[in-house]
Amino acid sequence: MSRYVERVAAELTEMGMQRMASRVFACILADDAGALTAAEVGERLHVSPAAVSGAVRYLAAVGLITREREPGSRRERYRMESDRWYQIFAQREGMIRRFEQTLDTGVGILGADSAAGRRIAETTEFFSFLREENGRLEQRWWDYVKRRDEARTPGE
Amino acid sequence: MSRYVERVAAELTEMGMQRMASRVFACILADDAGALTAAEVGERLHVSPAAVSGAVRYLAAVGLITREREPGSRRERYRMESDRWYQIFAQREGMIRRFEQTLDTGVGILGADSAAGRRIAETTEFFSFLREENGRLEQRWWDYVKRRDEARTPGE
DNA sequence: ACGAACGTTCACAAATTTGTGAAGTTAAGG
DNA sequence: CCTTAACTTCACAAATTTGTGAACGTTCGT
Repeated sequence: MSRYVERVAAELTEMGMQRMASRVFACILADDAGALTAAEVGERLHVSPAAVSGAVRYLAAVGLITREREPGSRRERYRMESDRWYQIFAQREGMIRRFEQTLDTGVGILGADSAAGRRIAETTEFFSFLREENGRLEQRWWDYVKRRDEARTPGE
Repeated sequence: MSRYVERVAAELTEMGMQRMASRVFACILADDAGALTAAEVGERLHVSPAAVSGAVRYLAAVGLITREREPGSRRERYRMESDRWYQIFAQREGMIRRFEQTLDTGVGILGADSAAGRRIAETTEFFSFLREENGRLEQRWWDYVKRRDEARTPGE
């Protein structure tokens, strides 16, 4: 079970997520309530509160978990909601846009008529395509979710 | 110019590519011929042949560059072709599939009727969606390329 | 076959990243 | 207000990743 968490975490790490963030996330993902306090996470992973703090900051910034205060306590709960994956699209959008812009300056530097300039322009074109399709994809995801949810509550 | 290469490389690195691989790739990308020998790369980046070798192995494995022998010499040329970006789709497909499978074992471990099990099932669903759409995307890219190329050679 | 030009591999060193402990900050509860 | 619980921050240590130099194949030209 703890092994499962580590396996999932390892793969998230391979996909580019920071190691600790992956572990914390996997931990919450596999928790029944889908929400844990920093202490609970630390206990399950055998890591210091400091490590959890850092990971949680990252995960919250990326929008994969939300922080919520437990009223009447200074504890905080970190919650994942399974519908938050769409954040990935937003992430990607920004990443691609930045890359496109950086790439594009090269056309100016190398000259639009040089072979290198043309190659870079083509590359930019690909990423531009990717970015537009990314938006389309997000839309398709929402449609998918909508259809799915309608199918699940046929009576309402 | 060399600064441009480094900027592009830095961003590729942020996107998850190994640092040296990013630099080598950016270097070739910005080269007029779109192809360099190991020595040339080493010289431009001020790195040892060993470093180039490692980076090149990775890039070739991922399919972003091809190696070609210069006939009549023991030199090798590493070439990027600007139409190779589609390799990204294949990469992603494999990554997602692996993750899906790993995730899915969790449903068995936690029970399909548990809250955690359901959450994981939903997560798997998202990635499954992503994988299918990834395939569709690749198709769309080819269509896009085809239309573009037809538009460019109207007479033929 | 031999020598030289290239690329590769491997053990090790440098650099970077990551996690820890301790001190600091904030807010609840008396 | 003062205490204490919970999280955060920061300097530093541990661990990991990354790049180097040297020794090792390979292949071409003679």
